[in-house]
Amino acid sequence: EVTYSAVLDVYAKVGKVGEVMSLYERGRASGWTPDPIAFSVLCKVFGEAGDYDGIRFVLQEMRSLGVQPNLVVYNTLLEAMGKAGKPGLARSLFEEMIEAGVTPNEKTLTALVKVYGKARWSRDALELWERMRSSGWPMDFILYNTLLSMCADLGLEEEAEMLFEDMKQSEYCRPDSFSYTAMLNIYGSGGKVDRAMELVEEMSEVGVELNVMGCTCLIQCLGRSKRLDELARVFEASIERGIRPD
RNA sequence: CGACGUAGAGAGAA
Repeated sequence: EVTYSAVLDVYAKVGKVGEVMSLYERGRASGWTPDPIAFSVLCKVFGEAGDYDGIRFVLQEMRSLGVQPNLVVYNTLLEAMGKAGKPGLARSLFEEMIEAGVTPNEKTLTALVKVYGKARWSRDALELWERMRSSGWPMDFILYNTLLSMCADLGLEEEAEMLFEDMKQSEYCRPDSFSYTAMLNIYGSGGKVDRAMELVEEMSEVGVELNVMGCTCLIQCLGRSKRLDELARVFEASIERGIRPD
């Protein structure tokens, strides 16, 4: 029982989708009842392959075997829905999870935000953010960064600023280079050069390193505004600091 | 004894 799930995971890590399925079928045929770990592994494999039919198979199997998904199974299911681009199904699965009395963790919420972001469902993502706060669900820097990055993709500047401020005030996390890159991206595509430059200043004050990605956003922002002199200075300074252009 | 989460830019082609 333990061994089946463990071996399934080994196949999964090597990316052998066919092997995973045939081992699963063989186990089933010999009377093995899969545990939640086995299902989470199946979800991971189908999710990575973007195989939506596979996901439906997993849901079907769990239902017919009467296996209740646990937190990790829900997390892997939600991630798989993201890769398959099924935000509506992800949303109803999430509601089902809450009804079942399973409390989401940071990974659950990150997965769901990512699904919404990919589908450009920013309204759902931001409502979820409100709900996390009022329900006292756990939030960490990765979750905030995922929200920020969605705002950057969709050009939601005001929302991003609220999230960013909230993140600074949180006792559980502080903005890191991912967070600043998302903000630089937002100001970059919105042409807010001065806000972007202020952020760079702030980064050195709080000791967050500007990396290649943040630097790229900044350079693009300066280029867009035709501030080529500053652009050149930023570029030179970045090289000095050890950033390798890619 | 085994399972899960975050970022930039990108010629040509579509």
